[in-house]
Formats: sequence, structure tokens, C-alpha cells
Amino acid sequence: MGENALLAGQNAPLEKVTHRSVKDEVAERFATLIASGVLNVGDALPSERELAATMGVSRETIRGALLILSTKGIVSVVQGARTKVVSDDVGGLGLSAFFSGRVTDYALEDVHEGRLMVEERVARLAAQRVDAATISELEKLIDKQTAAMGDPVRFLIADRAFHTTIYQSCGNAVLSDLATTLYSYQLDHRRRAIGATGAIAQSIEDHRVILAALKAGDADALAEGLGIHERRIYDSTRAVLSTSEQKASK
Amino acid sequence: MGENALLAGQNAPLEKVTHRSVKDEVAERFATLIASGVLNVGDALPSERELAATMGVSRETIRGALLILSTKGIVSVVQGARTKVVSDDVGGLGLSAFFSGRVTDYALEDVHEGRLMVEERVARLAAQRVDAATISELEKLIDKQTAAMGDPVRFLIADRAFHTTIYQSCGNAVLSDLATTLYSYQLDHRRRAIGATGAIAQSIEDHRVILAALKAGDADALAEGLGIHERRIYDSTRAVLSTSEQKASK
DNA sequence: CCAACTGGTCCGGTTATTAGACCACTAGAC
DNA sequence: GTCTAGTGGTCTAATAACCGGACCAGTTGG
Repeated sequence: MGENALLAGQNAPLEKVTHRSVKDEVAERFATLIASGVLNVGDALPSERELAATMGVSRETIRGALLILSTKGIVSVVQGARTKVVSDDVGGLGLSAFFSGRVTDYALEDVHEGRLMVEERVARLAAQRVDAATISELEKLIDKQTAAMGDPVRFLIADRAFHTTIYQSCGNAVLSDLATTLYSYQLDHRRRAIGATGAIAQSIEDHRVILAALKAGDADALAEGLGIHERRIYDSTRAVLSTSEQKASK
Repeated sequence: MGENALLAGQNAPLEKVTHRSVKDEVAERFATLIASGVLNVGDALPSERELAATMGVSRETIRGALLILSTKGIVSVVQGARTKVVSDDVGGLGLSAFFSGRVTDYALEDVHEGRLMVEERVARLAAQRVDAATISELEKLIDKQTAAMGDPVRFLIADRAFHTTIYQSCGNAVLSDLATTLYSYQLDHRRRAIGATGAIAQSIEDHRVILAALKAGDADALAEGLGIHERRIYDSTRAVLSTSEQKASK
């Protein structure tokens, strides 16, 4: 891939890094506890020293987070007295991150099962909601895949674009992002598996079946097609892992 | 809740804050691109100045991230020449965060739909895999909920424990964490909705139905019970949001 | 050979975070 | 009312991370 493709254009992989300070993250933790009712109005917080020890940050950082909250009228901080919750209106503060586990924190089987479930749902919605422009885009991506028969890397680029385009057409951002994340999990192993003889051809064939079902608006066929495809990917991923484990154990 | 419960014990809400630097995050971004095949061995990266501009960080930060990668033998950095990928073995580097969107980034309808889907799957697995100890724990939590009839906060604490205990019993960490995250999304609104007359009683009744289905190992009844419960929550959450919007628009 | 572009180094600055010490206030026990 | 333990408040010194910019030295392609 030319380096310009990394920097700009549709689905450019490199984006701005948005970074939150530790203080901000601690403030959000408190806000989440208040929003969820774990802490409520009138409750006293543990002392700053205890919070610092428990959360593994400095007392200064805790104080900074509490300053954020007291500025918004959520907690009351008084010298000598315990800090207290005085309002449960945490509006304006982001709640804690949605789901911040690392991809590698989960077992392959769990991810596989999750992906099957999400993709089936995505498939059914996409079959109902896909438009002609998306169908056309997917056709072009199949052509790109065919052109990349002998080039696993270029194939995977088109593969990813193919899958994420379908995910996005389901019309539900939560499901689309979930599906994309679960898809991405297997990319590392996938790249090694795709080198096997006939693997690319098989994937392209699967993709043709998927696209045909989408064009027909056939939700059952689409869900089945994606399911078969995903199981094949799962099997080849396991084979790669098994080979790596055998090598690692020698 | 006593503040000691925040600090220690089972399911203690306050945990250590693990914070990654911007440099670490950038290094992981590169590692993910390499693992996924977007970048492969032999590819030259964009220049440090271009990367800095695109990712919105300083050139120094980019250089630090590349130092991490060159130390691991993943990229080759040579004065005057373009930085190149020399290995795709990114083992040891965490891939980018699983799914780092904020809860509040998604439409309520999307989250609701996602939660319905995940909980149905979780329900079916839990019905098969739940053990006697978990059933006993859930019974105790129903008792706690009943005891909290006039206390919305205490009720929500037991409510949360009830749901997350079911999620954990499904045996799939991905699905369990997803379900927990989607559940948490509505907590802020839920707390306001739970104050409505009869809301707690209705929830407890729903929970009894859910527990009965779980005890019977009846996956269909469990999925249906959770679905009905979740739709009721969705409706009450929307009512709260609608009221808030009306107030905000005055 | 040369110019343009690259990485390498350095500087001055800001911000964030840390650990610790000490001061002043609060609240509960007596 | 007094006293003490525990609380928050302030300050210091230090380190780390990050930033923006300038300038030097090496590479590469024309």
C-alpha cells in the first residue's frame, strides 16, 4: 500500500489520537458510579488517600478529578470533612469507556461465538436496508479481490473493506462497530492463514455467495453465507494457532 | 453504601487505573496495522512529519513510538531513509483497544437493539450452563430487591448484581462483557425511571420470571423473559429522555 | 553531483503526575 | 467544651511526557 493511503482517503487507517489524562479518567469513574446509583446524593466518598491507594494514582490526581466534579456541582469538597455527593446530574461528563478490553484478552472461541451472533444480526438488518450504491461498491470490492489472487496483502485490504461495508449497511452503529471489532480480532492470524493454497479463492467464492444473497435481499441466505464463511475463517485461524503453539512448545 | 465497599471486596467498583501514554497508543496503532496486513514487510511508512500531522501528535511522540517498534525488530529506522517494516511479528504488543467508543456515543435505539440481541444469546447459553450456586445467588439477590422496595438506590445495586451474575454464567467472556456494557448504558436514565410508582415491583416480577426460567433450564422462556424485561426498560428510558428533552427545550 | 526529503539531535517550554511534608479544619468521642 | 484522629489544603522538588521549532547529517532519485 502506498503510504499516502495510510494518511488520507476513505477508511484511512490512521486517525487523530485522542488522549485523556489520568485525572479525566478518574473523574469519569466517579461520574459513572454516581450515574449508576452505586454512589448517591448524601454519600461520603472514601478519603483522598484511600482512593489514591486503591486506584493506584497520586493524591494530587484524585484531587484534580474531584475538582472537576466539584466545579460541576456534583460533589462537595470541604476542608476537614469527607467529600460528599451532592448531585447526581452528571450530564456533560462522559461515562466510562464503552468496552475497553483488549482484543487479545479474550479466547478465540468466545470471540468467534460473539462474531457469529453479531454478524447474523447484522446480516438480517443489512439484507433489509442495503442500497444500490453499497451493492455496487461491494461488487467492485469483489473485483479487487479477484485481481489480488496472488497477493495476500492486497486481498486482505479488499476483504476488510468488503466486510466493513456490509457491517455499515446494517444501519445500527453499535452492531456495526461490534462486528468490525470482532472481525479485526482475527486479522493477525488471518494473514498467515490466507497464504494457504486455495484460501483466497475460497474466500472470494464465499464473498460472491454473500453478495448474491444481499442483492436478493435474502436475509436467511445472507446470514447462512456469513456464518459458513466465518466458521471457515475460525477453522483456519485455529489451525494457525495450533501450528504456532506446536512451534512454541518445542 | 459504606465507602469501604467502594474500596475492596467482591466486584469492588473502584479499581486500579491503567494508563497508557500517547506514545504507547501510537505504537499499538502501528502494530495493529502491521498485524492486520494493512502494512507489511518491506513497506515504507509515511515520514515522521506526515504521521505527526495526521495523528495530531508531535514528531517526538511518533519517534518514541517508532523507537518502541524498532527495539522489537518490527521496523527499521535509518537516518535519511524512509522507515520500513521489517517484521510482522508484533507479539508482545497489545493490539489496539477492543472497542473504545463511549457509551454516550450511540443512539438509544442502537444500544437497545444490540442489548436485545446479546441478551438473547447470553440467555440461551446461561440456561444451559448455569449452576446451582449461581441460582442460589440469584435467589438471594431477588430477596435483596424485595427488601429494597422503597429504596431505589439499593434496588439498583441488587438489580445490577442480578443481571451481571446471569451474564457471567453464560460462559463466554466476550458476550458477558458486551452485555454488561450495554446494560450499563441505561443506568443513568434507569435511575430516574425506577422512581416511578410500581416500577420496582414490576422489575422484581420480571426478575422472578427470569429466574424461574433459568431454574427450569428453559432457554426459550429465559430469552423471552429477558426480552420483555429489556423492552420495558427501554420504554421507561425513552420516557425519561422524552421528559428531559421537553424540559430542555423550554 | 545535487537537491529534496528523510531521520537525528537539541533546546526551551508546558503540562501532568508523583511522593512527601506540613498546615488548618471537621467531626465524633468523652 | 475539649481533644484527638482523620480529613482536606497547600507547597516543594522531582520526573516524565509531550510539544513546537530549529538545525544537522544521511539517503535517494533525478
